[in-house]
Formats: sequence, structure tokens, C-alpha cells
Amino acid sequence: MSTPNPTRRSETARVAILDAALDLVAEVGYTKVAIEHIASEAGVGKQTIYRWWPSKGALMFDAFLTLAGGPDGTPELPDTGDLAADLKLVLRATIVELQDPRYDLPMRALHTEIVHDPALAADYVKRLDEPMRELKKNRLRAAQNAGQLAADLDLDVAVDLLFGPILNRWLQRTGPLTDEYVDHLVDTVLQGLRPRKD
Amino acid sequence: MSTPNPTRRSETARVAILDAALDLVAEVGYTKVAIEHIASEAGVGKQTIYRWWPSKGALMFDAFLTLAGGPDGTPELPDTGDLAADLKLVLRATIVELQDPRYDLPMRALHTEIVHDPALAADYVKRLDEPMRELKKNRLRAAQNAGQLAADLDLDVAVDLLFGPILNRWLQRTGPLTDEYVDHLVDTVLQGLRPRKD
Amino acid sequence: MSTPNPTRRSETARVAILDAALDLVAEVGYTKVAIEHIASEAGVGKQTIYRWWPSKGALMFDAFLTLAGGPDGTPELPDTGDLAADLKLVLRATIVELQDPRYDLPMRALHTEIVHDPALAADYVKRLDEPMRELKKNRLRAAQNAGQLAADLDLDVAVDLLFGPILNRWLQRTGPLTDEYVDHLVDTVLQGLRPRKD
Amino acid sequence: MSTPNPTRRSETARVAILDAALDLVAEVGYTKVAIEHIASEAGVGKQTIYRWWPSKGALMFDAFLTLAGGPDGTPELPDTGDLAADLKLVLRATIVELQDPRYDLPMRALHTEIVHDPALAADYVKRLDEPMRELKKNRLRAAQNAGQLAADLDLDVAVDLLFGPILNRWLQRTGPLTDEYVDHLVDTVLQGLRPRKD
DNA sequence: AGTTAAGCGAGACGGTACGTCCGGTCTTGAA
DNA sequence: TTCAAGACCGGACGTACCGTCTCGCTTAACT
Repeated sequence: MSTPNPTRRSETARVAILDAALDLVAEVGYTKVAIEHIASEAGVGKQTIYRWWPSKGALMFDAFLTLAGGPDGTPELPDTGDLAADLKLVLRATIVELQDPRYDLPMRALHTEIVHDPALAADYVKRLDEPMRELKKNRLRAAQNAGQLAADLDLDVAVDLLFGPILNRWLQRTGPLTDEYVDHLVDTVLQGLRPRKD
Repeated sequence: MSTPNPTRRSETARVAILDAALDLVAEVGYTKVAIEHIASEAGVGKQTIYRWWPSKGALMFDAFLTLAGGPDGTPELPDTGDLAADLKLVLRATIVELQDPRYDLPMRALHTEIVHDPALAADYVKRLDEPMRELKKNRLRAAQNAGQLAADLDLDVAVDLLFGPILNRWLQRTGPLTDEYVDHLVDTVLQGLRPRKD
Repeated sequence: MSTPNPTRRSETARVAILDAALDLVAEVGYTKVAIEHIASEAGVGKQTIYRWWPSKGALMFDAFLTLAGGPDGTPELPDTGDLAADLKLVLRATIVELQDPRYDLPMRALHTEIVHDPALAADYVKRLDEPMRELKKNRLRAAQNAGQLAADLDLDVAVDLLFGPILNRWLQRTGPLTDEYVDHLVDTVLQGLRPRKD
Repeated sequence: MSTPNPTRRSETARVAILDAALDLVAEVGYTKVAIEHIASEAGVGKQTIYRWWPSKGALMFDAFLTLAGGPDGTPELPDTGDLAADLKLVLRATIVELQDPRYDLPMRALHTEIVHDPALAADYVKRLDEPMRELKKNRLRAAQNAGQLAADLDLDVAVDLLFGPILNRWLQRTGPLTDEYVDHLVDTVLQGLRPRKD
């Protein structure tokens, strides 16, 4: 009785709501955005939002997916054969995106909810983190097959090491996100903390 | 007229408020805790909270500092001479703490606010992150001097690599926080992603 | 956007609010009645009160009208042909009403607000004072036509003289409201202060 | 223990408080005046007000007495031998005063409290109403002795008839306070409502 | 093609919490 | 002891949103 019929859903309303949500977050900040604002900005009844999304976080998540370009929006990582250079390129692009106001605020919004809502976190892992992670692992696997990475390397740990520190800096603002930092990070991860043998 | 006189401040009230804040966060979760609840739980007028803290986040931050044991509460990191073992020990202790409900919820609360409030983030960096980071760097510096770490290693990056991934896993729940993961992480960071030369 | 749509108004809530208002005034006195109390006593959200009434005074006014029986609740004044007797009857009934706790407190409440709120005072004059005054003037006009009152008498002044002093005594408690006072008043007003010629 | 020692009372503070009270009532209206405002406007601690006055109404009452010129401030009513003329003179002066902003607001404030506070009402009757009433009765008594008023006239009722309607008009704003109204009132009261015999 | 039932914009409703204001009490230090 | 100053507990203010609930209207889908 309670589950609405998706075939009758108004696409116009759906898009208007997601757009309004992103606009408002960018304008006034996530915590100050109210469902009522989104509804009135989208020219939509409140019930239409509550009918299709269980929470503001879930709505923001969908809105964010829209922004990220959908499930097939992200291409493979570049592979020039030079692993360090490729990684630096990708990470530099990442920090540009993280500092683009159009992405920064909604992404922070999303992370706020993830911190407190395990269900949403699971959704995040499945629909955003894992696909991205797979792309990253693909590139690393290629390098591993080419003998550029240790044969017994755990690629998940490798991804964590390369991308985790950047996400942390961004979330906690523990330091500036510069190209120098990124380059330094890649070099250090690749070679390890220990002194070189050669 | 607006800045209150700190010498007249009631210590009883201050402590009652911080205690109530921690208790309530542990009980019902950060987002459901209202200033009104804290006030009534602490037997205090709302104004007494608003007089001394600018926001719920700032209050939580102070409460969290109380919990963390104050400025001088954290001792040096262990130094047995075996860097890998020492780091694993510290990181294992860290993940135990992160999963202790008494720390987990307030710490998530704090991070929620940090994500959105740059002022609070700055405070966090200065009063929590930097002191801890200094301790970690001290241990790494000792290892560096002993020739166990590369002479040109950036210790800040090293700290990011060792502790960042764990914080990420915890915040985003991208994976379980196990001893195995921690050990694996330390080994990988120390030796780097590249194949061993020997 | 600000004016609510009256057709959607909940009659249940409206009545519950007015009833609660009267009950609480009778119980604890007007100045101690808070909008919050009325709302909770009526089982209603505060906003539902603020949506339809601009002030506590305006709400009390409506509640008082309910009590007074509505616009057509008051019948004509009696006319037995004996003007003095009829007036005494009406005035005696008036002082009974003024001393009935069910009317006394809300009416005082109303007057408190009228003293300070010219808009409310205008409403009072139009919706309560004038209709009553018209009834009184009707009776006096009949007497005037019958030659019992001076042909050039200003009926408004006459009404002021007959009913004003009673209202004053009641409001300011300058003296007791007794039948004797009322009778004396009517006689004195009718005959004037000057010595009789006969 | 609770009654303060009046001999130690600071006259400076007392006067400053009463002045501040009157000023603020004139500025922002009685209901919007807070004890805190009066205290800070008078450069006085809140406690100094609470020490000497039991309520805002009582304070206003004292302030109003200050304004009215003190206990011996009011002289006898004029007596030219022409009662009607003398009364019209006095009543015209009264309506001028009632419409003087300097008196209007504090006097309304006083009446607001009197309506609800029997103790204050008793004080008002004793310290303001009765002295004034005595002066009025003195003038009427002189006229009575001169045969200008009925020998059996109740002077209290006479005072009520002459001054009550004006006070009502002022409090309830049921009509304008003009010289014409006043003159008409005096004439009607003196001669009564009935047709003249002559 | 006409009927029905869903989704829709709108917005009133019972609530909860906000951040502010003020009431009345209590404490401190100076005069 | 009074006073100026002002922190304290309590409680109401008027506002903002929550999530639920009708209302008519529009629009598919199923007789």
C-alpha cells in the first residue's frame, strides 16, 4: 500500500527537485537547506519529495550522483606506461575537483550524512566508492602485471594509501591541497618510507 | 556588553553541561541531541550554554577534549627500536578506540561539524590534530635518525599515510577496521608499492 | 504567501483554541496565560494560533465574542413603559454579569489589551460596543418619543451616563457594585443634579 | 530579614529609576518596558529595583505619582459661583491632560495593572482617586450648600457621572474627547435626562 | 471513451527546537 | 549594608521546519 508506483512518477518533478537541491546547497550550505526550501524552489509539493526519498541525505545522494555524471560517466584512468606520472595526473585532477565550489559543498553534505547514517554509507560504498575504486585498481593491476608494483601488493591498501590522505586533508582541512603535496605523496607511497637500498 | 566575564563563570554549570552533552550523544546520537536537552539534562538554563559556546559543534568539541583527557593527557608513542612493531601497536590501539562506543559517537559528531565549519576545523587542527601529529612525528624522527627511514622523508606525509587510511575507513565505513588491515597497512607503507630490489 | 487560506481552516482547532483560552484565563488569570499554554491545552501547534491571530489580545477578543453569544445573541432591552424600572433591571443584570467569574476575568483581559492596542480598541467599539449601544439607544429613543426624555437629549451621552460609571467602578474597583448604587444612579441621571422645581 | 532598611536607601538611585521608568514608557510603551531596561537606563542594578518595589505595576505607580506632582500638588477646584462653567473648565483641563503624551502612556500603564491587581487598585483608590474625589466633592458641596444642587444628592454619584464617562471614552477610545462633548456632558448631567418642567 | 485511481501542487496541521528576551534570585567586590 | 554588575535557572516568546494529512486538479491506465 505504501510503496508508490514508479511508472507514474513525474520526471519533471524529479529533475526539478534534484536541481533545486544542488542549487540550494551551493547557495546557502547543506545544513541550512530545508526540505521545504527545496520543494518551493522546485515548485513542488513537500509530499512529492517525501514520497520518493526517505531523508534529506538520500535526496542529496541522488542529486550528487546526477552531478557526478551517472554510473557510466567516469572513464578509465590514463595509462601511458609511466605509473607515477599517471597517478599524479589523476590526483591533481582530483584535488581540482574537490576544490571546485560546484562539487565541494554537495560532497561535504554527502559526507556529513555518511558519517552518521550507516545505510547511506553502504549505499555510498556500493554506488560511488566501489566503482571508482575498481577503476583505480584496474590501473594499478596493469602496473602490477607489468612488474612495476610488488606482486603480492594488496591493491585495496594501495588505493587507500594514494587517495585516502587527500580525502582527509580535504575533509578535515588539516593542510592545503597542492600539486606539490600530491606529487610528494605519490612518490613516497611508491617507494615506501624506508631508505633506498641502491 | 556581549562578551561575558569569565571570572564569574560557574564551574559547576560548565562541567554539568559537558557531561550532559557527552551522555546524550552516546544515548541518542549527535544529530538528535538538542541544546534544550543538554540544558535540561544538565539542570541549566539554555542561556548559560549560549553565553559560553557559539554553537553545538563548539560545545561538542570542548566535551570531546574533556573526554580525550585534556592537553597533557597523551603520552609519548612507544619506542622499542622496532618501528614496524611500534606502529602496529599504536594503530591497533587507535582502531580499538575508534570502535569504542564511548569515543565513536562523539568523534563522529565532531567530524560532522568540522566538515562544514572551517573555524571549528582550524580549532581541531590546532588543539587536537597537531599535538597528536607531533607525537607521531617524534617517533618517526627517532627512527629516521636511527637510519630506519629515508633521510629525505617528509614526516607529515608519513603520518598522513599511516593514519589517514584508518580514519577514512572509520568515517566512511568503506571497510572493516581489523588488526590484519592495520598490519598490512604498516608493512605496505614502510616498504612502498614497488617491488623489492633484493 | 503570508495570508493563510481560510477555506482550509480547521474548525476543530479553532474551537479548541477559543475554549482553551477561556478556560485558562478563568483558571490562572489573563497575564499568566501563555500562548504556549493555550496551544498545549487545546492540543494544537503554536503555529496554528499564530497563523490565525495576530496577538493574544485578538485571540481573547474572539474568545470573548464566543462567550457573549455571537452577533445576534443579545435581544432588545425590555420596554414596560416604565423607563426607570426598565433601566434598573438592565443595569442590575449588568452588574451581575460583571461579577460572574466566568465573565469577569476574560472581560478584564479584553480591557487590558484595549487600553494599549488602538486597533483592537477599534474592533471592540465596532463589534461589541456599538451593537450594544444601539440597543440601549433604541430603548431610550422609545422613551424620548413617548415624551419621557428631553426632546433635544443626545442619546449617546445618555448611554454614557447610565453605563459608564458602572464600568468604571468595575474596572478600577473604586467602589462596590450594588443594586442600591445602580438604582441611585438611574434616578440621579434621569432627574439631574439640580434641585427639583416642583 | 527581608525588609530592607529605608534609611540607607540611595535617593539618587530611587529618582533615577522613576525617571527611567517614565522615559521608557513614553518611548517604547508600557508592555515593552522590562525591569532590566529600567535598571540599565537608570544605571542601577536589577536588585536595587527588586529590593524596593514588588512589581512593575507598583514601580509605575510611584513613577506616576512623581509625575502627578506629589500628594499636595493638586489645588482646590475653581469656584466662581457658576457651577456649570467651573465644571466645564475642570473637565476641559482633564481631557487636555489625558491627551498629553507625557501623561497618556503612563496613565494607561497604570490602568492596565489596576485592572488585574486588586492590591494596586486599592492603592490607587486611596492615594490618587480619593484625594482627587475629595476636591471634586468639595466643590459640589459648596454648590449644594448654595442651593444649586439637590439637597439629597449623593456627591459620589455626582462625581461618577461627571468624570466617569470621560475616563471611559479615553480608556476604551469609544469616541473623541472634545470640548463640545465635555460641555454637553456637564449640561446633561446637571439637568437630567427628563424633559424640563418649565 | 469513460472511469478510476494515482501522482501532483498546495498548504494547514500537531509537534519540536531554535536562539532571544526577560523574570526574579544570588554572588561578588567596591564604597 | 547598600549598591552596580551581571551570571544563573527557568520559562515564554515568535519563527522555522519536521513529517503527516487532507484538499482539488491533472493525467495515465484499465475497464
